[in-house]
Amino acid sequence: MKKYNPKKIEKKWQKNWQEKKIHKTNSNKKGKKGNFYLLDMFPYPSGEGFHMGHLESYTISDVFYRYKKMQGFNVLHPQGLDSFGLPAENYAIKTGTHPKKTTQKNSKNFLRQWTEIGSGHDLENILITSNPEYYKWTQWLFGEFFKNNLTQRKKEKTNWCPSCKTIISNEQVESGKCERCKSEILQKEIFSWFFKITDFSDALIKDLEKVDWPEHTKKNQTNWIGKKEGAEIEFSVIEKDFVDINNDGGKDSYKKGVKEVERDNVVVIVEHPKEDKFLCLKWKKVDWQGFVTGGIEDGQTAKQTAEQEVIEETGYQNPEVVKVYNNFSHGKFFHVGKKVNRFAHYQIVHVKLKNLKRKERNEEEKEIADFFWTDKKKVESFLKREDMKYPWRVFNNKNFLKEKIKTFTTRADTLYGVTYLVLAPENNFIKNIWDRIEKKKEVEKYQEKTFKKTEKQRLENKEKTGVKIEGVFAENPATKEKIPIFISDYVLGGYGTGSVMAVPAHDQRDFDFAKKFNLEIKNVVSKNNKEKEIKEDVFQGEGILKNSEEFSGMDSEKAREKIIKKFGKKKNTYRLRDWSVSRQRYWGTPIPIVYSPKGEPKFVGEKNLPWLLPEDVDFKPDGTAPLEKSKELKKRTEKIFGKGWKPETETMDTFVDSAWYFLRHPDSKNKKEFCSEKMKKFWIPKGVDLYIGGAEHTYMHLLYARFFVKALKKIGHLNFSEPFLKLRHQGFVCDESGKKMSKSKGNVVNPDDVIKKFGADAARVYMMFAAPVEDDVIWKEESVVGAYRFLEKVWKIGEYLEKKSSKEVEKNLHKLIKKVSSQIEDLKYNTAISDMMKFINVLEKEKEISKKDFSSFLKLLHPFAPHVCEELYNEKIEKKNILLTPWPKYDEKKTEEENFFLVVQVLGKKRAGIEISKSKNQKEIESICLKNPEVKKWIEGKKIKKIIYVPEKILNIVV
RNA sequence: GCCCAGGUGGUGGAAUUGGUAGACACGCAAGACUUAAAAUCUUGUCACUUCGGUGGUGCGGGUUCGAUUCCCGCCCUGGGCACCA
Repeated sequence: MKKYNPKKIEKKWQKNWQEKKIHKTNSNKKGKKGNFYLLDMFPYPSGEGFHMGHLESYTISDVFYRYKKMQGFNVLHPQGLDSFGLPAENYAIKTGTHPKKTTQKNSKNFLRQWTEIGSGHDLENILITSNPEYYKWTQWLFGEFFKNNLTQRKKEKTNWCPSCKTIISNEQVESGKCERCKSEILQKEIFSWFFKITDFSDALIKDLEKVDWPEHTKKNQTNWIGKKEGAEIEFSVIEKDFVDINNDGGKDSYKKGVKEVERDNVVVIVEHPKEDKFLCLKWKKVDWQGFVTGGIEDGQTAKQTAEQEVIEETGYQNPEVVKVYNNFSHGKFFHVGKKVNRFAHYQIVHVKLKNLKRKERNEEEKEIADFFWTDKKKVESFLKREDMKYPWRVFNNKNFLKEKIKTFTTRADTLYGVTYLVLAPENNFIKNIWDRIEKKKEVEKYQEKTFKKTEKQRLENKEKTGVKIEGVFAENPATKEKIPIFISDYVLGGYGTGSVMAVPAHDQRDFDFAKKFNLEIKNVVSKNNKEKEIKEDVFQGEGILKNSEEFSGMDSEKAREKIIKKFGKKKNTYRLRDWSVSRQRYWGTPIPIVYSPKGEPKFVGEKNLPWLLPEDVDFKPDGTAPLEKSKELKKRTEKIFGKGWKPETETMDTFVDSAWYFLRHPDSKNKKEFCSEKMKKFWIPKGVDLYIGGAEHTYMHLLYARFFVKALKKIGHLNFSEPFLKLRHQGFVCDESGKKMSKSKGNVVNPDDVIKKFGADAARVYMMFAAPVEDDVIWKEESVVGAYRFLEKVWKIGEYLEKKSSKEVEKNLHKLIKKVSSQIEDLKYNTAISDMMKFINVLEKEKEISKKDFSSFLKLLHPFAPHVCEELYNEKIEKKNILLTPWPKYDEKKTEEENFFLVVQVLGKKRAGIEISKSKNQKEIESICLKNPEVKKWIEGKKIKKIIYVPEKILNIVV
């Protein structure tokens, strides 16, 4: 017999398969056992061609394909090229070669390599995402999303290079500078297109229950979406207090060492005689506003004082008391200019003017205060106030801002410990209250500094920085305390509400900030009741509440629930953001949108698809978006839509192309639909049956594909909600020291060289044997020979062919068929191969195998080593493609043994092994074991306490 | 810091409803064949050992007749996320 020569036979059969089109997809008739959709993650056709990872990944799926097909399934095992993307464009910028040409050239190479590794794809029918026939449907789907409100054009912060006048990606920013022109990068908000993936946040988590995916992949997806259950708590904002009791010596301040005087006062609400409005005073010297007030002299009633004060202070002559509110409220007032601290009690008196008869005030009186009328709302809000510190300033238009600050928290139980708020510098609240902010320059400066930073830089510096917003205070809704508001870059604009209720006693970041800015730290949770407080410690755990009024003494969980109920509302927040799909790049799917002269976006319409990527574009970067420079695109737009209409000049993120390709494969030639209902039903009734690809796509690609399916289901184009029913990852291929192969490390092995040296079959067998499918494979050339030797041994078996197999061989073969079948089904390829090697080892001793049994063995091995098995099958068995023959069956009876091997233990230690007939019962077995001389040695002179028998496995004697 | 995966001979790995640890393969060693080498074949290959055994699956405990497998507490490696409230 000739020597095993992989080079010769592999070429020969690859040609045969191609000519016979044995891998051609059959979309007409279901298989005996049904249909199966098996999919590989399709590659980007890079200039380097395959790397070892491709070889591994395609082999994994090919083994499954051949196995399923022989089992009687009609298998869809398609292939494609994810051919839009940056490398081709960058290559174009460098060399001037059009990306189209580069892509065509690389694609050819990929097709050659698929053939040479023996991968069974329908290669005459591959999808290429950069072909207009494909991207027509990417655009059509964009249109569907657009029509169904699943797209959004909105502003988002991006890296902006002021000299190139373009957005660049995070990867293109080198330590805050543009990699091309080295100018400082700014954070700038610009409009771009988004897909509303966040509409599906909950479904994207929940539906993971439905699919058979690796657990870690599911967890990663869940973490990426990052759902957090918590609460939203609103903080009212009030104007700044001018009086600072801690500040000794100021004009308005509390004076230490000066006596305090208590006094009763009135606050008079003066109502207009006809209209529903109220009088407000405006003191000129101190820039305060408020009601008429006055001290109650001894012997006077509040009513009398009120009437008197109105006449004196306002000049109106006919006040009539409507109501006197009974309760005196407390407040502190530190008298201006006098050497006394006045602690005042206020009583509110409602007065209505009979008419507007008024005594003209003299110049001196006019200098003191002005009047104006204000509406009822302000009076009402004043009456509701509990802390009437400064009643004359309630009317101040700086007070009680409409805007409230929303905060998100997972620890509502710490609300009583909130001693300040922090907003992200980009929080819109700041813009909304801009007029009221003092020291605007400082705020502006800080914002600018933050926006200059990229996200990365912002995270690098962990030292807390920030600026206090002077002019406003927030009110802690629980304690009613006035708390300061800061902006700081440790709070992120895009997460939660972009603002944080700071609890320095129970959050490390808040603690650090509080330390730096000397803010109050208020302990409200302790580990348990007994433990003494250590001031400097930040206790971030849950525990027992204290200093929290009625919630003190509750555990965190219970208190959280109650506090949310009283002061806020339950709310979830997600880490997931909407998917930004706009790219200012050339080599991608053009966004099929045009703008009316008014600037309104409009979908170009189905009849104008494919909305072709213009060719008259100089893609060398000069600052403007590449498509912006196409005259053809502008002309096209105006010709179809009219004068003044403008095309969108952005292209789509290439992840969009790959987010739906699996829906195109079943009907890739269809010119009317992205996939007909018939083909959906035929090939993809519930989703892709098995999807194989790298774990590096755990996040983006899988998430996007899942979003597409959910969105299309919502619109009504699909009736299933998860794209990939079963998913398996393959590991990486590493060099001998276990490092990932990469161009930059210079440790890559070229699959072409490997195939030249060992042949595709040996390479495939080694890859599948070296490690479990999901683990990394270490490429060790000296180990590949093991796989080669194995195939050589198989090759030689032709010499042993007899009429009948020996009993031993027959028994082993039937066991092998049973085992290998289930192992392939479970993708446990490494043990499947080792079992086949064991079988060959048995055969080498026996040298007696029938033609029929050898045929069965070849079928088992064929998925792993298709060429050599095809050759042997055709030489030794029959002239027929082995792939088209049925998978071997086994006889259950022939796999059964008469005897079993029993391990006998004494005290859990193996002492003997005995061959025992299956016909024996437990008692018989026990007596055999106890008589065994090896066992006797260990139990002699000892009392037998217990005998544990595990049927056909172990017998343990306890003494 | 958090999340995920993992840690078994010289190497890749096998074995888990708890039941012979190291299958299979690489490498290595010895032998056969050969003038010789390669290839091939045979035998051996966890460590220690007084050849009776003993220890051994990252470390330390625990449960059990019996633990690589289950529980508790650590250590290390790889990957991901991260000032995420």
